[in-house]
Formats: sequence, structure tokens, C-alpha cells
Amino acid sequence: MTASPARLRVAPSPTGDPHVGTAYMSLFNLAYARATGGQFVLRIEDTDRARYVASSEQQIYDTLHWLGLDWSEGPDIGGPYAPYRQSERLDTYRPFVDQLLEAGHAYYCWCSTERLAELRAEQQASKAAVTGYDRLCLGKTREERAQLPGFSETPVVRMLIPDDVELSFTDVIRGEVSAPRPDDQVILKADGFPTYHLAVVVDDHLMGITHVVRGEEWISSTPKHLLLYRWLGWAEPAFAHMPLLRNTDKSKISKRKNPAARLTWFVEQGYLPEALRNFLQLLAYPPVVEGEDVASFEEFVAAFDWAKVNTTGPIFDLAKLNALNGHYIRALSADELGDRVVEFAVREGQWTQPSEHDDALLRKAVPLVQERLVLLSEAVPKLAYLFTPDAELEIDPDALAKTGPDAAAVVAAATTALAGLGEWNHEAIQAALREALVEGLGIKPKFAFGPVRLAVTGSNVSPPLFESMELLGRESSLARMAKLAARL
RNA sequence: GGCCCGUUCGUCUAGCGGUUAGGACACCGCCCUCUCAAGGCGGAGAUCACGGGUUCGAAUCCCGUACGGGCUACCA
Repeated sequence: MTASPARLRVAPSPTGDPHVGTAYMSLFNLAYARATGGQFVLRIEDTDRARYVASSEQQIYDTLHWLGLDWSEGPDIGGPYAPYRQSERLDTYRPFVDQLLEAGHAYYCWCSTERLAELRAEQQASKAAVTGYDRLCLGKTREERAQLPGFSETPVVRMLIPDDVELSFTDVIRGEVSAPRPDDQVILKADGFPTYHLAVVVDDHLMGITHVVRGEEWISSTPKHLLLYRWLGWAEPAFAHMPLLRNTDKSKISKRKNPAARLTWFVEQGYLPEALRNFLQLLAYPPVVEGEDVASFEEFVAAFDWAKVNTTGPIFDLAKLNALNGHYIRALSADELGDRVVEFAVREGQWTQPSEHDDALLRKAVPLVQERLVLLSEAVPKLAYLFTPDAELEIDPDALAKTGPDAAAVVAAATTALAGLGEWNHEAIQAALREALVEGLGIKPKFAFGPVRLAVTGSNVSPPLFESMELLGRESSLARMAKLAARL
């Protein structure tokens, strides 16, 4: 029942911010590699010079590492099949192109992009049943083709798709699937770079990839790849086409429509990598234990099964991610959460040049908000009142307006009680305030502490009041009450 | 237009011929409570896209239709 060690890869293109789909594919690739005791490889597919973004490659490394999805071979760390960057493998592809050319499986095409565009426009306008390249260049020499219009000096190489091309294949997730009949696909571009179709097949074969796991959008290209494997005399890998992540409007998830399509967005928002990983694990895949969304990657791996992957594209809805993020935040130790909050706040500019005192205060205050956070980004704003000078603390006008007739008396009584308090800690503060307000003034706890909270935090909603006062100290707490008293 | 892939509560999902169609998140209520949370308990929410078959019996199998998505590039 145990499968033999599998080699899988993820092959993102450095064309901008890393895509969330890359993380999703990586997660499933890595899981299966782990489940079988195999390897997970990272390959950079930078064959599109026009869309290439230099900074993107490093971002791919960073975000994938942030998620804990580590590879054992890749452009950054090398490996037995290096190089792992397609732009550095141009010499590798060329001989196979020549081989296909000689065997008659491929041919040169000198058609200009303009001619191709016109051809496509015509086909679309005439609603032709058959679309694709018209094979004008097939069987022609350069000289013969040059006589005809729409000629370009630099040719591309196209596959000659046979009439009897096999259109169905077995997918690890979907079983038997069929795909559209391919066009005479370009495999070598005019600039000498291979297209994805050639490069992916050559690299996957040469790198010993056993399972090609990719998005559903590649189903229609698979017959081309299968043809290439056959022509080159190579054994084909297993294919697993994952469903596409979708926007709320059900379209394929895109950076344009959905900020969450960018992996860096999660880092910027204050999501925990373990929460995102857990969330991704739940998309198109049932929980490891029914009814229990929370599961570690190890548990996921131990129960991993391609047959459990759904074929329906899940909508990427943040509500559950938020719930998971809150869960993982609460699961952290106070120290660990303190580290993460500080790291986040400094990195995202919420916290500039903290003094030693402020740093220590923030770490002491973080436990007060731990079970109140959904995102790391909420910590500093929620605790801002602790770092605001007493004189500058703003009182929420709405809360002030809603203040009851007892407010002045409450603040006065609280001030008296706290001024003479011996020990300054939250237990003592609470006891003193209860005695003075609840018992002394006969006000229900629910209402008694409202004015004090407003004075100390500036709001009627805040982290725990007594603990906050302990951290602020007596002097500051009393100053804030005096300030509110003046406005009541 | 053509060819493919898909369709169970708002969302993520369980289900693989016989279930009161289960759970999670979100939502609502109650409890707890110094506010807000967290936690506990409970509730509402799915004629299983629709129409035909097959079958004693269908969310589950088959065929249509509708709807959604993908591909149809010298992009991946």
C-alpha cells in the first residue's frame, strides 16, 4: 500500500508577486513527497522574458519558506539536476528540438505575429469549427515561405500534431479525462527560448519527476505533453490536476480581483503562516479528522490521499482563514506571540524605533489581547492607549456622550479608592474598585467600570481594564481619571 | 463560437444505492463575564442545479438541459 518515493516539483514563473496558487500547489506536492519519502523540487520557469520580474524570484523563496514549504533542490540551493532555472537551460532544450525536427514531428514556422493575429481574428469572426494554426509553413523551405506574405525572419518551431493524437489520459485525481484537440503548438520561440510545453516536459523528465501536480487549467495542454513524451521516447509521469482556486464571483483567482491572490498580502495583513497553510490544506480537501478544521501538516501528510482531492474549484473565502488565524494566535505562548507581534509591527511600520521600555511594555501587554486578535496587525492598535501620553489620550466622543449620570461620582470614588491603594496590581485594583463602586455606590459591575475604562483607555471597548491599569501604573491611571472627570 | 472540466446549507466540506443529508466557519440566541473577546450550550440555514431514465429504492449510476469555470498566445 505504501507508494514508492516520489519526486515532485513546483514550477512558478517569476512574473510578479508570488501567487497563492503556487503555495497551494506546493503544499500538495510537498505533502505527497513527504508521504512517500520522496523529494520536493523547486524549479523557476522564467521562459517568458516579456513578463519576467527580477525581484519575483526572491519573493517566491521568501513566501514559500515563510509557509514552511521547503524544497530539497532548487535554484537557490542547487542539487543533482542543476540548473533549476529554465533560462539557464537553453542548451539543454535545443537538441531535443532538433531531434523532433529531424523526426518530422516538428517544423519551422516563419509566420509573423501579425499574420497569426489576423488568422485568429478571421477564425473567430467566421465562427469556424476548426481553429488554430493553418500550417502555411509546413513542408516549405525558408525561401519558398519568404515568397508569401506575413513572413518573419526569425522562425519558431511548431509541433506537428498528428490526426490520431491521443486526447485522453488518466489523472490521479479525476480518473479518465479527455482534453481538447491541440493546435500545432509552438515549442521554440523566435528568441530561442522554449515555451512552457517543451520546457516542462524536458525538465520533468530529466529531473526524474514522477508526479506532475498542477492546476486544472493545464488539462487542455496535457495531450501536447503526452505527445512530446512519446516522441522523445520517455516514460510519462503521473498527472494530478488540482482544481482552481476562485474569486467570490467564481472566476479563477486573480491578483486583479482578489488581494488574497498575492502571497505577500497574507504576510502584510498579519496572518500566521501555520494558519494559511492549514487553510490551504482545507481547500478542495476534507479535514484530516471530520469536524476538526485544525490539523498540522504532519497529520495532513500522514493521511494524504489524491483520491480525497475534490474536483470542484473552491472559493477563496477569508472567514475561515480568519478563524484559523485566531486559533493559531491563541495557541502561541505569550513570548512567541510577543516576538511575532513586535516583528510584524516593526516590519509593517506600526512600530517605529521602539524604546526598550516600550518594547518591554508591549510584550507584557500582548497577553491581554491574545484571545482578542484575529490578525497580528490588530495588536498594536488595540494596545495603543498604553503608549499614548496621558495628556494626548483621546476620549471617544460617542462613548463620552453615552456616559451615564453616575459617571462623575464613579470616577471620583474610583480615584479616591485607588489613590490610597497599597499594592498596585490588577487583583488589588479590582478589589478596591469593586468595593468602592459596586458595594460603595451600589452600581452593577457591568456599569460600574464603564467610566473608569473610558478614562483609562479612551474607549468603552478595550482589553482587560485592571491589567491595563497595572501596566500603566498608578500615576498615569489617576491622571487619566482626572482628565475625564474634568469633562463630565 | 469550438473543445474540455465542474454543479450538496452563504463558504469549506462528509456522503460513494436505503442517513431525520453529518460537520466546520460565518450568522442568531442563551450562559459565563469589568467592555470586547475567548469558552460552553442551543438555533436557523441544503426540495443535494434542473429534466428524464435505470432500480423495490438515487445526492449517490446513465443521458440530456441549464448554469459556472478553464483552454482556445512566439503567457505560464
